[in-house]
Amino acid sequence: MKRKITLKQIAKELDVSISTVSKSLRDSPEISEDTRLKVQAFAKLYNYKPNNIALSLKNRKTKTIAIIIPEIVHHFFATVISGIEQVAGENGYNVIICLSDESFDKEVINMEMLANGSIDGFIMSLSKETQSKGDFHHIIEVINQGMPVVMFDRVTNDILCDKVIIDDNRAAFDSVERLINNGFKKIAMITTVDYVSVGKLRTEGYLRALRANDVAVDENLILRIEDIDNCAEDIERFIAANKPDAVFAVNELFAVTAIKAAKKAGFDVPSDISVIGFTDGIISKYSSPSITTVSQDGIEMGGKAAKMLIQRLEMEDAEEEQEEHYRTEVIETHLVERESTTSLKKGNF
Amino acid sequence: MKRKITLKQIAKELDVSISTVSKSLRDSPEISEDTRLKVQAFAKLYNYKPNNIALSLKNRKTKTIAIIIPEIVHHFFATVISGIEQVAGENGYNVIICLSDESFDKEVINMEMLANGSIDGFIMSLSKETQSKGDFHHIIEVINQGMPVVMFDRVTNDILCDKVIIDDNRAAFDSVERLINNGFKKIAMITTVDYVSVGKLRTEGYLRALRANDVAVDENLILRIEDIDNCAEDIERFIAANKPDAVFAVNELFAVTAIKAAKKAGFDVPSDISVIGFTDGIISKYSSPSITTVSQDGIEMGGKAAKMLIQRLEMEDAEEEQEEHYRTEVIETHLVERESTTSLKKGNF
DNA sequence: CTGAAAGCGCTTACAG
DNA sequence: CTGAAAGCGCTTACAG
Repeated sequence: MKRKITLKQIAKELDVSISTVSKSLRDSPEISEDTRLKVQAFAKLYNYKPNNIALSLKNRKTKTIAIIIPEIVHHFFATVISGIEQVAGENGYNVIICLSDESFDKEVINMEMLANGSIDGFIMSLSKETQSKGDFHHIIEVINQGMPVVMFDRVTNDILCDKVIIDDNRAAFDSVERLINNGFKKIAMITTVDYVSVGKLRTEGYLRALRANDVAVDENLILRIEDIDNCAEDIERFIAANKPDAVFAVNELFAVTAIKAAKKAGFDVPSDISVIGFTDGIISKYSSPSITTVSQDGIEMGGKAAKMLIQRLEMEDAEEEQEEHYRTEVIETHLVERESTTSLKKGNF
Repeated sequence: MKRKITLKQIAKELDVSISTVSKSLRDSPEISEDTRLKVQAFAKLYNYKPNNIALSLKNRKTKTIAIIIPEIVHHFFATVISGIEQVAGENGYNVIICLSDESFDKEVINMEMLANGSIDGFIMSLSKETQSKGDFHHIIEVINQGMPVVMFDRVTNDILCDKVIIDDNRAAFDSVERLINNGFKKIAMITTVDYVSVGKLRTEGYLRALRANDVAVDENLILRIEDIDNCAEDIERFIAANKPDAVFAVNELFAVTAIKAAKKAGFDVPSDISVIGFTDGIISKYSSPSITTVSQDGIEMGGKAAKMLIQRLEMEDAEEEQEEHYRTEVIETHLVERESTTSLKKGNF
C-alpha cells in the first residue's frame, strides 16, 4: 500500500527543489530540457497526479458543481442530473448531489455545508417545504457571497438568478385547449396544492384555457392532492363521482393513478375517458395504456442549467465583476401522443 | 457582494493572531474567556464558517464519498443513491456522483480524477463494458493507494473489497421453483448477455431450478437481450413463437415489455401467461397489470454500502493499518406478488 | 493566555 | 536554469 506520491517526495528523491518539480511537470520553459524530462519520467513512473484539494485551495475554485434537488427517485430529476452531469463532465467539472427530501431544513443545511468552499456554484430545484414557507434567505445569502446559483423547474420570482424552466402555464393551456377543441366537455384536472410553483402554473393554464374557450369552470372538477403517497383513493372517489370525459394531470403519477382509477370504476381509457399527463417519463411510456403526456426534456434542462452556470463561472475569471444580468431560459415542450387519449387533432375548428 | 470572511481577516479586524482566532472558535481552554467570547461574537456577526477545502487539505480527508454508477435514470440505481445519501448525511459525509454511462473509459477517467484527493472512498457498481472487458486495473490501483472501495450489485470476484449484493442466483432459483411448483410447464427466461454479472447469476438460478425439479432445459425458451433499447421486437417474436405459460425476466423493463408483447400476441396476463420480473421499481408498481417481482431494496443496499465504507474510513483513523478483512453483505430479497401472476402458493407439493 | 512557526500540497512571482 | 519565499485557509505543537 503506497500512498499517493507528492511533489515534495519527488523533489527529495531527485534532489531538486519542489518548485523545479512543479514547473517541470507543467512544462515550464524556465526549466532545462534535461531536468524536465528527468522529472517527468520519474513522475510518470510513480504515477504522480496533483492533489485536487491542494489545487482547489490554491486556485480558489474547485471545479465542482452542487445539485440540490428534492428527490432523486423521481425520473424527471434523474434525467436532469444526467443532463447536468454530461455537460459538467465535458467541461471538466464534477458534480456533487444533495437531496433535500422536500425538507426546508435539509436544503438549508446542505447549502450551507457546501457553500463553505467545497463547490463553485449551485444548480437547484426548490423543495416543497421551501416553496410553501417562502423562505429563501439561505439562497440569497449564497448569492450575496458571490456564488452563482441556477434554479430549474421549481423556481421562485423572489430570487434573482439564472433560471431554466418550461412554460408550465402555456403547456397546460395548450393541452387543455386541445382537449376542448377535440370536443371534450367535462375536463377534470388533478393537481398539487398551490404552493408547488409548477402545479400552480399548470392549474392556471388549465383555467385560462377553459375561460378562453368559454367553458364554465367547475371547481368540483379540480382535485388538489396534498399527500402524494396516498392519492389513489382520493382519485378513485373523484373520478367515480364526477365522471369526466377527460383528465388533465400535472404529473405522471397522478395520470397513471387516474387511469387505474378509471378502469376500476368501469371506464375504458381512452374510449370513455382520455387522460393527459405531464412529464414524459418511464411511467407514461410503460403504462397500459401508455400515457399521452406533455414532454419536459430533463436532459435538456439539466444541460442548459449546467451551461449557464459554467458560463457564469468562467466569466467571473475574465472580467472580475460582470454586471449581473440574469437570464431565464424556457425549454420547449410538446405533447407526446400515446394510447391514453383518443386521437387529438390540432388547431381550431 | 461580500466574499466569505477568513480567519486572517477576523484576526486583523480584532487585532489578535490567527492562532488565537482559530482556538477561540474551537473553544480551546487555552484562550481567556474574554477574547474567546469577543472572537466568537465577531465571527457569528460576520457569519464565519471554516473553509472546507482548507480543512480537507489539513486533515487529509474530505468527508466526501464518491458514487460511480452506470446510469442514474434506472430507478434501482436512483434508490441506491438515495440510501447512500441518507446514511452519508447522517455521518457528516457528502456524496459526489459520477456516471460511467456503461463505458469503461468514463469509469476510469472518473475514478482517476476523484482519486486525487477529492474524496475519501468509493461506492460503485461496474459498467457493462468494464464487466465485459474484465479489466479492473483502475479499481485495483485505487485500492492499492489505500482508498477503500465498496462495490454493490454489479461486482466481480477479481477484486478484493467490501461488497453488498443480493443472492441473485438464489432469488432466481426460488422464483422459478415457485413457478414450477405451481404447475407451470413452459417457463421462459428473458435475460441479458452473460457478461453482465447479475444477469448471468439469475440465469444460472433459473437453470438450477429447472434441473433440481427435473424439468428439461429448452434453450429456445431462453432469450438473451443484447440491445436493451430495441428489445421490444425481439421479445414479441420470442413470445409469439414459443408461447410460454410463464416468463421470468431479469429486470423490470424486460418484464413490462414481455407483458405488452403477450397482449399484442393475444394472450392475457396472467391467465394465459404469468410474468415475474426482477427489481421492485416504479414500472412494476404502475404497469397494468402490475408486476410480480423479486424485490431488491436499493435503499437498503445503498445504506449498507455507505455504512461499510464509513466504518472502514473511521477505522483507518483509529488503528493505523487494520488487517484487511473484507466482507460481502447479502441483502434479503423476496417475491412481491402482484397482478401479473396467478396466485402462487409457497412450498413443495 | 497569546502568538510565531510549521505544515497540509500545490503554484508562481521574484532572486540569484 | 534553479530555488527560496509567500500564499491559498486552516490547525496545533511549541515558546514565551
